[in-house]
Amino acid sequence: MPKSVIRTYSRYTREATRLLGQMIKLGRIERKLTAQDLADRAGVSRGMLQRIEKGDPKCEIGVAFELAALVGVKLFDADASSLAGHINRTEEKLALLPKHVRKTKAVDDEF
Amino acid sequence: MPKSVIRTYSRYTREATRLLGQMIKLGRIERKLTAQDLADRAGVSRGMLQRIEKGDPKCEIGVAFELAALVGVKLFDADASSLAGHINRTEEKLALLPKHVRKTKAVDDEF
DNA sequence: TTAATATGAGCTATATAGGAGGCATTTTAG
DNA sequence: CTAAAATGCCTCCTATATAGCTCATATTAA
Repeated sequence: MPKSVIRTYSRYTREATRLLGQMIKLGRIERKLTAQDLADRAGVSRGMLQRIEKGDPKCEIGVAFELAALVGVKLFDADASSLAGHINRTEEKLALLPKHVRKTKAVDDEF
Repeated sequence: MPKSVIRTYSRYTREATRLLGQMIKLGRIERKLTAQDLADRAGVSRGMLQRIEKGDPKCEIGVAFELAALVGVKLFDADASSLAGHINRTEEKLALLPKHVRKTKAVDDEF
């Protein structure tokens, strides 16, 4: 039971979602797509597209990414074909690290 | 009324959320943070962190970005200080474009 | 100008995402 | 090896995000 979730977002997060939304809107307009058109193509409501373009952090990341892809906004400075490669390389890095992290007792690296 | 939303995600979206999740996990382990620790810092449940690290597209984008920020994952190849600049430049670009998009009748640019 | 339409913003009902907690397994430190 | 702890993966319950309207306003093409 989500007990009254009052979430706060850091400036970085707010700016990031804002920027993503703007880039989606920019891409949409450049491609001469109506809000309704783009929403339809992504299978979401127009209201949802509006919220994402406005930078609302409370949206499915999947929908936001889908919209970004539809209007050609690059995530991670990588294009579609290279994503798999990135995944594999990250996977390899992860394999070299410990599977569990042991909480450092006291004397911790607080800085 | 959300009429039974069965959403599908493109390969690109699935790979993008997957990659983001992996990078968060990588950053977390490199910084020797327990899943519970990171979740606490972000103000979310451990289950939520797990889903995001796994690449579940059905998560708040705000939470995913917050986690990314906490472990130093760069969004948009940009660091915190430059996000505002990006926003401004995108804003300027948008100002130069038409505010509304007019649906192209027939003979449309289907390709 | 005017007509057509895109956009913004709000509402409500409902599907669903998220928190809490539990359990089994895996991994690590000692 | 053993104990402690982190992780993975459930299920349940409800706060909440979303679809689907509506309306007002802004913008565009003519």
